[in-house]
Amino acid sequence: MDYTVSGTDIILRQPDFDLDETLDCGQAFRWTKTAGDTYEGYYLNTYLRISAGDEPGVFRLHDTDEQTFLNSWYSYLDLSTDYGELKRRFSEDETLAKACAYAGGIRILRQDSWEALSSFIISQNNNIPRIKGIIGRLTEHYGGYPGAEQLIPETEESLAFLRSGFRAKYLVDAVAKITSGELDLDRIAGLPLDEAKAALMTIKGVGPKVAMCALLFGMHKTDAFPVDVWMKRALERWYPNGLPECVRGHEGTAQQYLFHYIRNGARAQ
DNA sequence: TTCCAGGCGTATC
DNA sequence: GATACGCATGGA
Repeated sequence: MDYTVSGTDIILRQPDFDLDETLDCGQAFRWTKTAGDTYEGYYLNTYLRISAGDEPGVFRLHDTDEQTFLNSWYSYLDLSTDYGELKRRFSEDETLAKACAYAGGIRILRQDSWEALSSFIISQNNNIPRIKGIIGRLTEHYGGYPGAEQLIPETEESLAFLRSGFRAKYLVDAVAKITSGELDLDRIAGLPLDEAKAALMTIKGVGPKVAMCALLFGMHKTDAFPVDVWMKRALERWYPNGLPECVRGHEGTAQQYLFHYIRNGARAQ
């Protein structure tokens, strides 16, 4: 990875990165494809327009500056992690080798913990376009992604404008537990995986899968392994006896390659 | 019309 | 602990 400043843009060179595979793969819900090679979205409430450059592995971050890049996007895009090395390790496994080859530009975004937790509460028993719709109505209503504190006045009834169905009461419970201090996401981020998962699961509507997504995408616990309907299929098909040794410590990262592969790439044999 | 979606709470055994 | 079922909403 390296970067250069070009006027009001940052030019990023990162071969293990693809905009579609990272920004539109079901881990974050606030990125919009605004042109064939361009996405617009946010980390917290910092806006970015990013496009793929003329040559592979080169990207342009528009209208930003070096400080914002180093303070926000370097971390958000997980640029300190060597995905080439991870893919080499994963590729000891035959299926993961195919998954990494199929979508080698996947990265695990380092999202805000509250945004990830609340987004994945909304995600349950739901589909990605509708999840984006609900989160779009939430951010439009609040003029940005609302923190838990901002949501204190909301009730299940007042959140009806989201059209999030039975999930509204789960959001209300998450807001209550976090803003009361009963749960502290920064503290949870420092706990061992099992304890962190158990703490999150005290929230109504947070089960094993939502907890793991919050830990993986919102607290960058790369050993968190969310199992949804797609991963159930992947495990039954490829790993009936468990995950291979080569993913240890990075189960969540491997999960993202497998998730994308079984949803989009792997054809039934 | 019916089925399904990055699941979970509840009841029941 | 496992299994069955309902759940809001909307796209396919």
